[in-house]
Amino acid sequence: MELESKASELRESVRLLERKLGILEDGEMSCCSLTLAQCHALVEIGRAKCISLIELAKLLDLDNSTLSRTVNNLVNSGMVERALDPNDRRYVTIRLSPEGDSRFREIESNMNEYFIRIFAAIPDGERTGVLKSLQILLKAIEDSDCC
Amino acid sequence: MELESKASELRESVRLLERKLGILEDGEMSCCSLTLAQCHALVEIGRAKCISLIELAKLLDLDNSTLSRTVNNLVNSGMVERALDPNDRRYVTIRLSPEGDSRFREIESNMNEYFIRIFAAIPDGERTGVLKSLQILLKAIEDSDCC
DNA sequence: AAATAATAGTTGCATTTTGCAATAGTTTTG
DNA sequence: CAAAACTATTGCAAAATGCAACTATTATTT
Repeated sequence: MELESKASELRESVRLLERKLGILEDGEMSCCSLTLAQCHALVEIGRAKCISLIELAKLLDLDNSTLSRTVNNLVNSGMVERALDPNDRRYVTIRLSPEGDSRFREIESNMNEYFIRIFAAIPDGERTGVLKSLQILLKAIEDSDCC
Repeated sequence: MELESKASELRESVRLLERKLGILEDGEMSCCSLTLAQCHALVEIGRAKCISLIELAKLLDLDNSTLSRTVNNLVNSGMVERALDPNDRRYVTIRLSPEGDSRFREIESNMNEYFIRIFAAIPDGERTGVLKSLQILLKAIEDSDCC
């Protein structure tokens, strides 16, 4: 069937994309003396500015306990500050320290640079189409989300 | 600059895609009583039919020792068979057992089904464009590969 | 041909990552 | 006010991982 073979093609492309991006991610990581998990957490904290542990765990799809420890490591290395939320003292508010923020900016800048290079390598006439296609694909994944 | 903001958009889409696919992968895993690493190995072995440890390690980007153990576990659970390569007895030829092969087919079938659903959720007129865009993006990543 | 180097794979550590379950502290609900 | 719900942390235990040391085999060098 036509549909099946095209779907296979999609799967294979996505698979390759995943692999290439994984390699890219590892490469970017190695420079900054943080583990991958720490880096992911750092970036999410930086983006959120201020976030609770449980929210962060949802974002990263990790167990609370795992994340509690990761955050702990980031606190110990001076990247992150923890404080009790005065409104609801069950919550801990997590935010970047000045040093963590500068590390965050560094990572963001590296990643952006990387994607500028990738984007620039897309032929001029195709760029809009590629961006649009990714949106369409994302929506399709969402729509097909059943289990 | 236009380029930068479009590149950011690309980065964000790719990021979302990665996350969604990761969740998908975990979901598919949970059913089959294999760890993620075992499943990845199983699929690569199934695709290759017959492969040496070192080649498999390269494919999966893992250390030989890590993979040796993973393969060992797969052998112990009856999924994989190990044999000495008669031509060069340094090599071990790794292949799926009948049971491993049926597990492999099951996983492949699940994944294919998943991607058929995704593909079907792409509007009819956009499908070809999405596939083409992924090819273009993959090529752009390859071309921009410097470090 | 013997000695040396190179290769494939395994195993012994040590470290890191991870999740589940139990716990402590806080707030909300009945 | 008591019970339930919620957030976060910590105690396990299991799994994943890499480096280095080691064995076994083949290729290369002299």
